Amino acid sequence: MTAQRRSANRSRADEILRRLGDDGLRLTGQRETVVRSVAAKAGAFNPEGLVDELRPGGIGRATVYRTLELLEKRGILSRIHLDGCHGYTVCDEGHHHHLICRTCGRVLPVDAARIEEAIRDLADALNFQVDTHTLEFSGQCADCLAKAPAA
Amino acid sequence: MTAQRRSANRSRADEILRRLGDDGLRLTGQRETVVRSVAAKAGAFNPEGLVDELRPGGIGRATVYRTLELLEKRGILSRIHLDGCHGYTVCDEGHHHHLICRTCGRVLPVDAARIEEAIRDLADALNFQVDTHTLEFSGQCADCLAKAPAA
DNA sequence: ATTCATGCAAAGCTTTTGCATACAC
DNA sequence: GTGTATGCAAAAGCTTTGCATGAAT
Repeated sequence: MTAQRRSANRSRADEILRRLGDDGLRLTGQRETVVRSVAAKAGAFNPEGLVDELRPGGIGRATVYRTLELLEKRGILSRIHLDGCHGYTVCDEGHHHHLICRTCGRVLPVDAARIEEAIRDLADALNFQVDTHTLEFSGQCADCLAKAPAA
Repeated sequence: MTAQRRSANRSRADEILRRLGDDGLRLTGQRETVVRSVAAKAGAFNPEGLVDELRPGGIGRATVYRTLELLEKRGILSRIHLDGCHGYTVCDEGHHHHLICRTCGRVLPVDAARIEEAIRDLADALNFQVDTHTLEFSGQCADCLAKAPAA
């Protein structure tokens, strides 16, 4: 990870923490640890993996799950379908969609303005009030394709 | 459901069953029931719901799960992320997406040719090989909007 | 007759919940 | 000091598995 990237994660974590504080939540050490760990993740992760990662730090399973739930409710995390089990991914700087690589697990954010537009038109035509939508792609990223072209 | 649609489901089920037979699997009554039920589904469904649906018919939980697994391995079903829990959806030529009404639960299929096209272009531009994608909408259908405009 | 498929029940996982304790405010 | 957050452990869901029985070939 580059220094630039690391500092972006730090400020992202800080902003999330600030937002939780604004909502009247207590800024505990555990919450800060969970938020920093999540903010540093490049791609998708699953809750149980995070539990394992944070258990040595003395953070309990319930706290991890409860914090993830808090973050999801605020739109900071989004719950995704991940190779047979649930996962989360960070959802920042605006709405976007995810390309999930089934080989390396990397999640690439996609700005799909054209798709959004098509979705709006479609909903208008059908007289359906769309509150939320999810769009996920699963496949292989360029790196994994290069490494295992036969797969 | 229209007569045309119903017959399309029947032939889809028949084709799936034929394919299972070709693979040397036994065509049991239970498998046929599961396949017909799945083929008739307009949208996504979760395994436990299917278990409930088929339990009165005397089909056990394990059989339902095992059959879904068989179908997924053959690419007939795809496992998706569904509102906090896992689900399946039929993956056939007539690929489409779903508008899910949060009030009445109705699932409207959507032919999203324009969206598909945008997705292909996007994946090409990113050099990402998209194997599958899911697109789901949640909101309210015209009927429910009319009934409860305040909601 | 053989072999595969089924149902039941138990086991394995993941996720949520209840409750006493500890900490942020 | 008050009330929220935590950790533990138990409970609740969902999914898979082992095994004896039953059915398809």
